[in-house]
Amino acid sequence: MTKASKLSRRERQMMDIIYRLGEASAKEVMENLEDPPSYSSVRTLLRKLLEKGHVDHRESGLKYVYYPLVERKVASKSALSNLVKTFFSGSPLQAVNSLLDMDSNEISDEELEHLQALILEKKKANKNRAKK
Amino acid sequence: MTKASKLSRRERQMMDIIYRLGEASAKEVMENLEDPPSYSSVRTLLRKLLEKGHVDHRESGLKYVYYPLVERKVASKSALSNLVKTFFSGSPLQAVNSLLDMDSNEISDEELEHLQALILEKKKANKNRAKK
DNA sequence: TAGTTAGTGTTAATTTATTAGCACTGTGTT
DNA sequence: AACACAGTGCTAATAAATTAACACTAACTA
Repeated sequence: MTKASKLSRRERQMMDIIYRLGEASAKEVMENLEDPPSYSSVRTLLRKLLEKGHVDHRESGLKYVYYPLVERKVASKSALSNLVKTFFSGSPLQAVNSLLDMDSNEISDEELEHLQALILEKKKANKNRAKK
Repeated sequence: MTKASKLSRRERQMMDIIYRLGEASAKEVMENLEDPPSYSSVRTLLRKLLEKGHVDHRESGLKYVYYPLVERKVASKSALSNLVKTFFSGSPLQAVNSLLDMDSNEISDEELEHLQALILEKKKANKNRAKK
């Protein structure tokens, strides 16, 4: 069971915001929440996330700034892996297909070439595996 | 605000299972839950998902089988889009990079070639956009 | 036919999540 | 110094989620 899967609805929303921003103060979290509750409530939940070990905080001037304890890269892999299992029968490639198809997705030539390079690497890796 | 984002923890877990399996009976949902509660509890939650309009059910012999009302394809796009926003600064390409890097990811040559074709299409689309 | 199995509907208790109130502290400003 | 401002800690009330109990039904089986 992944750490993220234990989060409640609000906690999840708040963690998403913190991941999106990298780090965030109570105020920033509140401003980014949909149907935000009171400032006081936001702080209470942040404290809970702190206690549960999902975030840590540091002082920044007079206020606290919260940041995730599981780094973005690790959390994103875990989230992706879960999504692939749930919606793409465990096939990352199907997920890639879907991503490339996304509406908002105007990928530049440069990016596409970078992607092609990546695929060539993968192919090379496959050949090496075949040899041994 | 997306429909999925309103789900509680258990509801989310159960929806994930139903999406993964395509459709599922109360028993199947229960068997796939981590730390499953009683059968009775699972049924109560399924009824709630029904009332909220997340799933519908049909009779299959003597029992009910539940299936999602938002189809997998649509739900997956929405989940992907959200994940891209949260963890990849809104760049689907970064997400693709991460997917191709996934450990468990032994993509066959065939699949890689399919992907290359897809990229060529995208490039062509870019050229057309440049022309006009 | 009587008992067992595998479902169902409804309802209620308990636990957890969510919200917010209140009193306090340090800083800057007039 | 007196005030406002922006934050804090702690605590309590409320709402929602989670769990499970109980009584019932249809089908199968000994």
